[in-house]
Amino acid sequence: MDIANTLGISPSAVSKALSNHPRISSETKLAVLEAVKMLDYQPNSMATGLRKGRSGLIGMLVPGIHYGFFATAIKGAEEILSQQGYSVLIAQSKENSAHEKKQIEGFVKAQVEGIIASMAMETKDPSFYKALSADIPLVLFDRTFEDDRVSTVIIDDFEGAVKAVDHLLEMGYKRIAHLAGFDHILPFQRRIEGYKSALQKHGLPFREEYLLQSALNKDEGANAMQQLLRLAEPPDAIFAASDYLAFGAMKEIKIAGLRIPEDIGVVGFSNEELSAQVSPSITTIDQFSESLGATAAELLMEQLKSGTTGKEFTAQKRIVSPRLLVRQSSVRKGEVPSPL
Amino acid sequence: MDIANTLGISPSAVSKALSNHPRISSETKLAVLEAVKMLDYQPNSMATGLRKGRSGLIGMLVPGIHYGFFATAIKGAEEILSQQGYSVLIAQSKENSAHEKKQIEGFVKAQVEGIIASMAMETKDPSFYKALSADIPLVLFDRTFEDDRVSTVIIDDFEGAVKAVDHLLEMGYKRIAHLAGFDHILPFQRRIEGYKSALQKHGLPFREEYLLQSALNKDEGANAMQQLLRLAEPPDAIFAASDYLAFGAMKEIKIAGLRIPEDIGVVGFSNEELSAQVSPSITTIDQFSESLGATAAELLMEQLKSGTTGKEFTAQKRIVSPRLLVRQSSVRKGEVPSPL
DNA sequence: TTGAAAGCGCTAACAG
DNA sequence: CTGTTAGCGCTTTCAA
Repeated sequence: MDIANTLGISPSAVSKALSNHPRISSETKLAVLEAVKMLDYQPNSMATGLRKGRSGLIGMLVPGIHYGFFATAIKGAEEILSQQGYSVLIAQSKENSAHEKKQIEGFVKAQVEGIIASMAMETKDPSFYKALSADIPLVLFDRTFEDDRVSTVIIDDFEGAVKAVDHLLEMGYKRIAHLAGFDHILPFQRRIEGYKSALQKHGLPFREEYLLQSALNKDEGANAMQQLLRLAEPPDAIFAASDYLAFGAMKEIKIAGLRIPEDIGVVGFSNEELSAQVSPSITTIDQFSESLGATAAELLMEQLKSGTTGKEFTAQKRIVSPRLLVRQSSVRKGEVPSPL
Repeated sequence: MDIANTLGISPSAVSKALSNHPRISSETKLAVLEAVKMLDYQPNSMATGLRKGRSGLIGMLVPGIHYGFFATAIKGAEEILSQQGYSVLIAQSKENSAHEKKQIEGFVKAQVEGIIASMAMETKDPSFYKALSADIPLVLFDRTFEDDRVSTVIIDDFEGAVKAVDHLLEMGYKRIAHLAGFDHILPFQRRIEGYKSALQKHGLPFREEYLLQSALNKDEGANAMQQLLRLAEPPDAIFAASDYLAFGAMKEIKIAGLRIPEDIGVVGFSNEELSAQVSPSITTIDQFSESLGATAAELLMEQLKSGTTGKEFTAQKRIVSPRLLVRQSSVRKGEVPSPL
């Protein structure tokens, strides 16, 4: 230890001085602190880590960093984690199971103390994560699976769908169609359930022809909308499982010469940046992606502190309520949409 | 070492087996590899790192992960880095100099082998980075400063601006205004220079009243456009330093009852997701943010391999050419915009 | 070809 | 209150 040599004292004295150990004279402590400044000393975290059995690293795995949703979630998590003195390792699965596994192994090799992850779309078999969570504190967010041994943070997609449909009904729309995602992904399944449940609650029938599943992009939204407009009795409102679907549908509605929101109301999902910018702006469900990430980080911190990983561990489930953002695409007559 | 005990051989034998050392019998090697599988052994990277003086960690600092541009750059860098066997630490400066410094110190403490960074908007004094680059291989990207001791990766903003203006002139527009960013930020300064240079090249005068600096958002774009439309001789085309500015300007143009691209042509900058989606779609300059990140990572890898950090080191400068994406907002008459 | 020994920088236990 | 010692898990001489 450099400092020890410079001052002619023992390394352990230095160590104590730096860790504010009680058994040290304030004299030596001061001398050490000064030397630290002089030499611009940085403790070697690998040595400390090796000795203490702690790396100070948390791994965060997402399908892709460039997805707005995940980028924001990372932002939220990073803030909490770095605040708690952890460094954050980032990796992407690229929606690919094999790659996902490899990246997680990288985390393990780097000796991360905990992992926050969102599953790849491709990953149907979650047993890998189950096994992992027995070894390392793990929190899954957004893309999760059902298992009471794994901690998860998700938004309440059911509630989000209900809020969307309720809102459309309040605005006076009667025939609400749902442009859905594929129901083998849990969140989309829940949105479909919420949609049906809200209809039922209001005594409205569920019509098979008003539910269309597809990938979440603009073109699929346009296709689906075309189909709907061809129906004998087309819907007068659209609840889409994604803002991109909603946006594509809106294009098609305009092409058909119909007006939004006068003739057809539209509500999206996710609060993509896009939805506030286009005209008319799109009413949507905000998923609070940043606080979703932050919540996942907090949950992980709790698990780390309680030191429970193995057998005795009780998984935590956190469900964040989504929020309805009313914009122009769903408000007719003199109603005033809330700002932003 | 677990494996050594299990097999009743020495740790050094195991080490050699795992690192493919020549001085080892293939017999023992096989035995070791088998045991590795059996015990699901993971070498402790902190121990290895401590011994070898390498952490396998690269730090990447950006103003904010949620900015589309930086998220994509991270994606690009992460791919290269993880492919090379490095793990990537992420941190955000939040545009704040003090925070930026703290995060970098975190990297140093974590013993990163190299750093990729983009400066906080607030950071006017780059001496901190100069000092840092003497200690640790450093590559700055996008938000950089001029110094021949620091490696940088940027796009050629001047060229991007020239391409934009050239294109507008080719499309037959005559009076081109520039909605600029603030010129104390290098990229925006360069775009202004490129704008002026392109005008000059074509023998057109530079008009003071056609250059408006502002923050890069929709509202500022709208404001600026209002001002321009009030001129005795308003411009017939807009080159905006950001797609958001362009988008705001387009709103205002429509409000004024003018048509895009027939009456006024518009070109933006950055290829934000938005610009492909809105109607009319916005012609823009693509910054290749993903390959910008990847290039920064590659440059860093080169520096690490050449082992040059201290005195003898020659900084590298990489300049990526941007690309013009022609869309609807700038193409009148029968011209065909390229797809996407 | 293998093993013994030393040590990377740090901390925790114990002895002084 | 301070120093000595041992060892975290690994790699690298060097000697066997």
